Amino acid sequence: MSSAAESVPSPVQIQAGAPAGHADAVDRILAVAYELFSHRGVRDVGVNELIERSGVAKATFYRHFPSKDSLVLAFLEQRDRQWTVDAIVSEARRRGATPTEQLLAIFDVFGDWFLREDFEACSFINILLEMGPAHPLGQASIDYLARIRGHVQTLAEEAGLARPEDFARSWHILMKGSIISATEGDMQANKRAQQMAAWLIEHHRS
Amino acid sequence: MSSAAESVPSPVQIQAGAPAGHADAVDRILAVAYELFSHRGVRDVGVNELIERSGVAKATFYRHFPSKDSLVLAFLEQRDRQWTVDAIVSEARRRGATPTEQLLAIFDVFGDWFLREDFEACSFINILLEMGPAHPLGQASIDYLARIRGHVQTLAEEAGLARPEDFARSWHILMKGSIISATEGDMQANKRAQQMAAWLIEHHRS
DNA sequence: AACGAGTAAGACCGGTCTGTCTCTACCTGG
DNA sequence: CCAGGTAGAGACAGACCGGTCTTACTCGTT
Repeated sequence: MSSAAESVPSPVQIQAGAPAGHADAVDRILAVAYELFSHRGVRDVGVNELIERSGVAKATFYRHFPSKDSLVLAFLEQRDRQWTVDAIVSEARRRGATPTEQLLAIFDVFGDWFLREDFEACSFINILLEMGPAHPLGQASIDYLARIRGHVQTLAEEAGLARPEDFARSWHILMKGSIISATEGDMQANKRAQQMAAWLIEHHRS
Repeated sequence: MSSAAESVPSPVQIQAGAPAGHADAVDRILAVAYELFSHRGVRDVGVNELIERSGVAKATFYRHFPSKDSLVLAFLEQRDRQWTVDAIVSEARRRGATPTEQLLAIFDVFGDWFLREDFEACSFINILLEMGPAHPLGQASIDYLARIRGHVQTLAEEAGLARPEDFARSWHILMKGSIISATEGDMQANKRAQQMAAWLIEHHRS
């Protein structure tokens, strides 16, 4: 999955090597893709809409991305950076003083997230269920979900909890379940999950 | 949602009123739809494939179902009957002696389900995420998910647990989260959820 | 025997999908 | 000044989508 993402030039490389005349086409495509894919899903957004909204020629699009799927891979990588890392993990770390508090703060961040009017569930789960676990994009989503679990496991290790991998897998069940419940309209789903998460922490002490 | 399902004649009505010469077209369509929709999702299966696989003329299809979406609604109703009620709830009730045991047995049934090679997650969740909560099919999925929660709530009441609706909502988070984890490949997801479910029961006693 | 309801088969319609290709304009480095 | 790479605009291909409609056939009923 990371190999496929490597075939897409990063924005930094583009900005360094491209002529400075006008804004980079790749950056505009990625920005529009992030906006549309994260809010409406991958299957609902076609290439024609992407190129129209980003003011890019179709040939330009396909020069930088050999297929729509490769753009989706780039989007998933961007989503991991901007959403998983910056919006969730970093924010939770900022809100909590201790690793245990930081873990529980994840569900406080979820609470704010659930209340957003443009809340649209987790792109990794969406794409995994939409494409299936056998599809390359489903596999990539599984990889990025594993990265989320890795962040939880790290926090569990910092908190000195027992069996941090098992802990992270159980914790992740609560995260994903609460996201689905929020999609159904339960705005207290984060609180319910947080309560069960506290019990989980309790049972992983010592 | 149920009003739309009512526009679809039930198999019983068809078998009673149709000529006895050949198998009913509606039944064949519904059987094929159940097979394809539950395994590959709604968007991935077109009307042409449905009519080809069920040996039905296109006009016949559209005489019985005014649109593809109405067939999906009929599929969701069938899924609630065959999967939610017959495969999960009834089986869990059969496996447990007390309401508490029956609740926990849900995750044993999930364990067997996760191991099936044609395991394909929960159609209600899939369609909800695929179409979004605003789409009629997403709304119908939300309704059927609420029915699942209702079964859990009934069991909680039979077990004499406190605040059965809150209990059912938390329990449902565990169910849905474990399904997503199983889709990712974690075959122990049911056991992890069952452990947390036991703690949830403990905290709802008294 | 004639009729009408239901059926299979499939052509057809307008639209959308991903992806390829052409054409022209621009900007830059040599 | 000019060649080459990049850009926008958009026609086009081939497949597929949901949905409509025509045609021919097979029934049970009258």
